[in-house]
Amino acid sequence: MTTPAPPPDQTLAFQAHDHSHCCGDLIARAQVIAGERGARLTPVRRRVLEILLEHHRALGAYEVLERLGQDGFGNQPPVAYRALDFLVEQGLAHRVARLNAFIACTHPGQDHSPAFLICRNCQAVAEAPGGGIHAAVETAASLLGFAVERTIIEALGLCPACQEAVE
Amino acid sequence: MTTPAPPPDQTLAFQAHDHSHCCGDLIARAQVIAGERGARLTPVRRRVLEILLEHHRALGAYEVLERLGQDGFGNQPPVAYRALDFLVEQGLAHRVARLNAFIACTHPGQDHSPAFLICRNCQAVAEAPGGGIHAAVETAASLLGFAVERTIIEALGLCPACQEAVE
DNA sequence: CCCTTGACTGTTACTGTATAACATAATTTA
DNA sequence: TAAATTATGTTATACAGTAACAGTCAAGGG
Ligand SMILES: [Zn+2]
Ligand SMILES: [Zn+2]
Ligand SMILES: [Zn+2]
Ligand SMILES: [Zn+2]
Repeated sequence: MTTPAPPPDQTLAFQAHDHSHCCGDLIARAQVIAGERGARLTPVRRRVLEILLEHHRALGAYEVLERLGQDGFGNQPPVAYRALDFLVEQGLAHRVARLNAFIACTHPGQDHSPAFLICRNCQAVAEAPGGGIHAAVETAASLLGFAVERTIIEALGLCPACQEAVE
Repeated sequence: MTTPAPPPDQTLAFQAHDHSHCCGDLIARAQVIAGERGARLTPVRRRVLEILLEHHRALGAYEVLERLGQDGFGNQPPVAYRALDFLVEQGLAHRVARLNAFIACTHPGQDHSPAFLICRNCQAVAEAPGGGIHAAVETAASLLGFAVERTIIEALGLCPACQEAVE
């Protein structure tokens, strides 16, 4: 039997897909991206990325930390925060401000500032392209004379699957 | 280059203005709005709103709490959080996710979900109308089949005054 | 090959943010 | 006034994030 055609990568978090393939692929790409940037994807860092990749949802630093401890890594907060900070700096993960939590990036290597779509029912988080939104923020800000350097865009609501499940 | 001057109330946080008048006005309107909604603006709640109104910047719950204690109110976290939650529910204050902090609303009573413009130099926070931005978020989300219920838009950068002060 | 250097990991200890749970007091409603 | 509701005060604890320092590991130069 053949696996279904891979969905457009933008709907990844909201669709059934071959997730082990999706993870494996992203880990491999992370390895390459880190190499290109002269950064080292060490065992802890790699494991943290794997943990984040297990679900398409955001995990708190302490959730990650607990898993690390179980795997024999250090189990004190700085261990998790340092690895998470590294992944965010390298563009391999994102921080979701609303949740005080972290999520693996699904489009690494494409320097971007996405909009996060957070499902309030199943907690899945997807990245939507932020281009048009940034332009709108620019417009609104320039009317007040404000110079935007970075924007945070997070939408709460229901993902496609949960719109049917919840009414 | 200069942008045309926007209506005064939108630049409130970023311009010199008669702030005691601005506070007094907002407190009075809060009283009315709460009344209309059948909510009680009790002494603690009112005091918290006054504290938030003192500056056009976001305050952490514990900053608010310290002030409350000095004024003879309870000085344990739930006292502050409950009052802050009330103000947010009633649309009299907003939570700024990026800062884990709260700010008095400058346009209460006009059910809205603004974009926050956060100055990284002077910490002032202004509310910009979110209309066009929400439309852009809607568009991006609907492409993924996501139903948006609420959006968080926060821009970091420099306010007009600080653009001159900082280079 | 050994030594120096810098980067990474581990640990302690601490600050800051937020909530659960329960007791008490005030207000509304019956 | 009594009961129900809403609000406040307090204790205790969970969750989020950082500073500082000690040990470890992986180059790179002699
Ligand atoms: Zn997947
Ligand atoms: Zn991404
Ligand atoms: Zn003012
Ligand atoms: Zn507002």
